[in-house]
Amino acid sequence: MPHPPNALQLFVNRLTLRSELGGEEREAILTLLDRSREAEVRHEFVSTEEQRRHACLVVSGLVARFGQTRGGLRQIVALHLPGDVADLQSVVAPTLPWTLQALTRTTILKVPHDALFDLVARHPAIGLAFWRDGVVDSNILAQWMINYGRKSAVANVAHLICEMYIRYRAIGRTHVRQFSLPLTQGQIADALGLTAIHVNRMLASLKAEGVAAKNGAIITIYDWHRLTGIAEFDPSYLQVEDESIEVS
Amino acid sequence: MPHPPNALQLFVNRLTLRSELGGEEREAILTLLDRSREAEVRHEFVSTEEQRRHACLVVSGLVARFGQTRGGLRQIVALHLPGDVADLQSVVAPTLPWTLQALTRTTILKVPHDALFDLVARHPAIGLAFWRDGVVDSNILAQWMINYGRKSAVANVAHLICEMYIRYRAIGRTHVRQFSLPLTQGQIADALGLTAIHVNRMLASLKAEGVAAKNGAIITIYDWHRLTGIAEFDPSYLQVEDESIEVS
DNA sequence: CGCGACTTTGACAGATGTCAAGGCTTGTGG
DNA sequence: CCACAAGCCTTGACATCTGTCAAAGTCGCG
Repeated sequence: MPHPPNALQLFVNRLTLRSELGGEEREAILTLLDRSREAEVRHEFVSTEEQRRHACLVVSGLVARFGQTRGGLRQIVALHLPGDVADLQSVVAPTLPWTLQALTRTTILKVPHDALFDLVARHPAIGLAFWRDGVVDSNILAQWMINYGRKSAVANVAHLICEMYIRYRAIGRTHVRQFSLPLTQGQIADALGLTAIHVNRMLASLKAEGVAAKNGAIITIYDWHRLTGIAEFDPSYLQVEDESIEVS
Repeated sequence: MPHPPNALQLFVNRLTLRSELGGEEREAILTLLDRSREAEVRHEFVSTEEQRRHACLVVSGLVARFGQTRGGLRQIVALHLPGDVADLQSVVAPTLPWTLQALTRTTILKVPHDALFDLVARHPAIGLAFWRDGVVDSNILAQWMINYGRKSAVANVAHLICEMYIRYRAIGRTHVRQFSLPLTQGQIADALGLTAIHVNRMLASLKAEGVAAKNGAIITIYDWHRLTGIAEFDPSYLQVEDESIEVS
């Protein structure tokens, strides 16, 4: 799938979902391309505690931010779609205890911190947009915590499907009642703090109920209303305009 | 307890834990006082979806950020100590689906968004410091998620004690092996996604093991080493210099 | 002194994890 | 085009952690 001539357009799109940027500012972001380098990545491509010099813009594919316990148990703390900068925080906090891992064939654009610093210094509105962007990620995290702490496993699986559907829709990557979510059941388990086996059981139950199903990477939503009901899903935390979220 | 003449000094202290600020910038933050108003708050003092015009700096006491499910189950997604601005994000995202609640007698300073905007526009370094501050909060959230998803209930209780000990120590509010944590067992449960009853059992077991105990608001740590072991606690995510974290 | 909120304890239930085994898909190389 | 291997999915039996319900004890504030 050919991506747009300037991968940074994806990033501009994400920012302008929530922030107003003038034409001059958008241009400035696009010129980052000259100082960036595209790369195809597999598996873990940024490891713990490593001092960062670039931020990683996801161009295509899917990236997960992992934390882990001493025992080596892994937990996904964020999922990043095309257009997200998976470690924008690294600009202000260059050592972070998380790793970044590609979950499918993934292309990223490495944008040097220097360049981002210059940009923010010259355009304060961009600095605010970056900050706001981080707040959205932080909201997602908080919402996940509520789910973990206070909802059942089915609700969590359903909620992840809802969230991902809305996020993919915001970047125009959904079909009528379908979208592609290239996560294995094991990876879903790592995101939800469950076991792969239990995720399997919950997916099976959603399918048996005729609510939604996952076939390979393809998620099909049969009944959005019941799905959001099970998930207790309220999209406001994503801060995306929800013009007619109804699926069909 | 009389607090310092200028409550904003607490905020400057928090920021300078992680960001370098020049004297001029520190001064500028302190002058926010002229445009702010102090208030004593009880219970829920900022509610969901309410459009914010000020940010709330905690001067004394303890503030929790709550999320809730449709069913009304509550979940604490952040705890804010004196010196924290409990909703600094509201500056860039004025409607958020969380509420703020005072957990003890608490004094806050209401700082108008306008004033903060002016400040950031005039001092880009302060904007970066705010952003960085948000990243730390977000790290705490991510760490909590790892705990929820992948650790046992005892580990979670122990981890909360460790984290709060370090955070209180960073603002100089700890004694040798003791500090004050004015949370009820029910509130701890809301923070950890457990039940009050189970929190009680876990605290009892930590006490029986001679690791740590909670008596009223006072937490006493008998064995920091074993406590961090149980919690699998690694303070790096808090981004506080850990000069000799050993307790005694 | 007395009430209300918080803590403590016990018995029991249910959700989720663990272990084990077998089937399916997909990609690779002959 | 086929066969194989590796990873992924599916299923079942069982264990365990945490939640639920109920009741009594304790603490602190008015």
